[in-house]
Amino acid sequence: MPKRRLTIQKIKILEYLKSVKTHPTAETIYDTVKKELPTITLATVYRNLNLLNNEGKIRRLNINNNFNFDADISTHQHCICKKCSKIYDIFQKEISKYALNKIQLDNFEPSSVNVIFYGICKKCKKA
Amino acid sequence: MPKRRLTIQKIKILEYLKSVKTHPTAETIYDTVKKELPTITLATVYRNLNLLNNEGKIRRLNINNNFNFDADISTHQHCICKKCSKIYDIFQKEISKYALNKIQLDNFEPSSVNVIFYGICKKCKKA
DNA sequence: CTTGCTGCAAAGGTTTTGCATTGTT
DNA sequence: AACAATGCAAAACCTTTGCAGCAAG
Repeated sequence: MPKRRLTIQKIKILEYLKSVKTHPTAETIYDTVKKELPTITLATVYRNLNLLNNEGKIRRLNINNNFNFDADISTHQHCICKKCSKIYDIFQKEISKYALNKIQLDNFEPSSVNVIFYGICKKCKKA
Repeated sequence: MPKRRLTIQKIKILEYLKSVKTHPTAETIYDTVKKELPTITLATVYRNLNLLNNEGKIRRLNINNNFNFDADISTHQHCICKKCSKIYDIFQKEISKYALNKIQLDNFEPSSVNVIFYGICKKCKKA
């Protein structure tokens, strides 16, 4: 593993990701960071997101057959609205904890768990 | 919603999917069904899988940034090996049940939950 | 000064779509 | 007969990669 360098591109990407509670795609991150760094490319955004993910500094979610990125790496769960596809965070450690404690298999050794709720959000329910 | 027709392609796809415990991709399903229906195309496979998924007859999983299909729509959870990427089923209703009971939000109404464990399988641990 | 990172362009892989034809109902 | 589904080809998408030049350490 080579020694990683800290570039302005990586800094701005992580800075943006930490500033939002949404779970933006690479494209959205690119569009935003581009305002400050007009020469940045989508490829660079992807490369940095993958590096950060491998280093465990961010999470790469796989929800709608494309990646969504999340700078919050604390234990939490996600809710996805079936109508608007928005992703909401919830913070109920017990749920993940329970799942990891309960599971008991001798052919698989779990290290983490992803819990994703599907349903309908308040906004869409009204409409 | 138009009235769906039962074609030999749809029948064979579902038949195959019900016969396996793996979670094949569209490509794998295509390769297999093609042996019985040599003229079938990947596009037809995708169209039928999406129809079946929308009708709730199969589940479309989103795991490695491509779709994996599962004809078992009963409540169960998945384990994914970080090394070999294989998907294993586990059947522990309590885990999903607990999660759905525990979650309490007024801005989101959950209807189902996906629980995915990441870890390492026995085979890969040995190696 | 070393070598990891960038921008650019091109490739790769998966899924969807338009259209004429076929086949279910 | 009506029209949903098929096969084919092309498009649409998303993500990765090769390479020469740039820049962080």
